[in-house]
Amino acid sequence: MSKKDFFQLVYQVVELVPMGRITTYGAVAEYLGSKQSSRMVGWALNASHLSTTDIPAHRVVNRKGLLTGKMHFKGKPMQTLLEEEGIKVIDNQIQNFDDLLWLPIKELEI
DNA sequence: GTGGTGACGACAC
DNA sequence: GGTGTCGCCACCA
Repeated sequence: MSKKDFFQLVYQVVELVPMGRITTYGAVAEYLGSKQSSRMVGWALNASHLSTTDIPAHRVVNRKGLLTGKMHFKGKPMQTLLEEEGIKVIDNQIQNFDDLLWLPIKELEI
């Protein structure tokens, strides 16, 4: 497609995450072509709240299933938002993380 | 234009 | 097995 900013590309993927599912920085980074650029995903999400688009950043967690950027998230705690979608979170860690994990590189590659 | 930083991941020791 | 360090690319000062 047209040349899009790395941010926009990350937003696009995150918005595609279905409710009740979650994705990881590494998964998005890998989908973008470089799993080693996972830091860029986090950086993009850092600006997600600055974007006019609503980005479910609470659905994006690290490879461990830990709710990292919760401190950067605005509004209610990420844990609460995830629980609203049916995702169980205990101590900032997602339960059934492997089962709820949604991989764009896999789902979109079908 | 350069340097430093960043919501991470993987590898090395 | 835990800790430390590097790497990666994009944005800010």
